[in-house]
Amino acid sequence: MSTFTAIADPVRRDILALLRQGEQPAGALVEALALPQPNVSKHLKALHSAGLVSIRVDGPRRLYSLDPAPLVELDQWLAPYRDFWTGKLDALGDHLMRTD
Amino acid sequence: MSTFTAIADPVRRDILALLRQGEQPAGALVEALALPQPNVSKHLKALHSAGLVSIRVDGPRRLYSLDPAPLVELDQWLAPYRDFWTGKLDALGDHLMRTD
DNA sequence: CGATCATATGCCTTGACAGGAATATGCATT
DNA sequence: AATGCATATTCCTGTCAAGGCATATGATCG
Repeated sequence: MSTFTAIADPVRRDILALLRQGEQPAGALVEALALPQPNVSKHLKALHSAGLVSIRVDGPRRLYSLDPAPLVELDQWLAPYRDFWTGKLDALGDHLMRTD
Repeated sequence: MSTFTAIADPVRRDILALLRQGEQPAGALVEALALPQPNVSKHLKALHSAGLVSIRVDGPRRLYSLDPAPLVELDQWLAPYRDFWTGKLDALGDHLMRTD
């Protein structure tokens, strides 16, 4: 699953936000989200297949933690658009205005 | 349609990239994408409903341009995750290591 | 080994969305 | 007014993903 598709789901965005607090077992996420356990488990699987979370096995528990690498790629995807709201575009616009 | 859902589609991401070059009529996008015209029109409608593009009517043409506001929100959504790859997390990690 | 806890997987139904093809709308030009 | 161009809308169909529910797996403890 692609990063874009993974973060398109609000439940998965909630999970990522919870994981900003650090590594957490699946059960803690189930409780925090107040959703059925299989539901959360499937979303965690999707996030893992997108590379957004990593799993550490600790006895019967699976400890999930945030893996930011795909978000770095998202950040890079966003980069060329930043010119459109950081003022650089205004300078380009002025230039085009002058040459018109 | 939400920003996250809008950019989850690769065709729509291609459209946004094309619009970085500036305002363009729908026909130019159809040609550049080499996709059926109704297909492109529907994606443009989706992008517009997400607030990602704005439309300027010029006679029979519809001129589409990039509206970065939702991307700013995406940028802000991403902000709290940046700490996970900019070194601030390392400092936090060190702190937690010490207090453990 | 049996029971129990934590988590994952399978099946089913439903709803959303993309693509294709045909057609409708709206503006312009003669 | 009629034609033609640019674009949008509708209908249909297939696909994919999410939720609910039941059940399976795997580890631990007595």
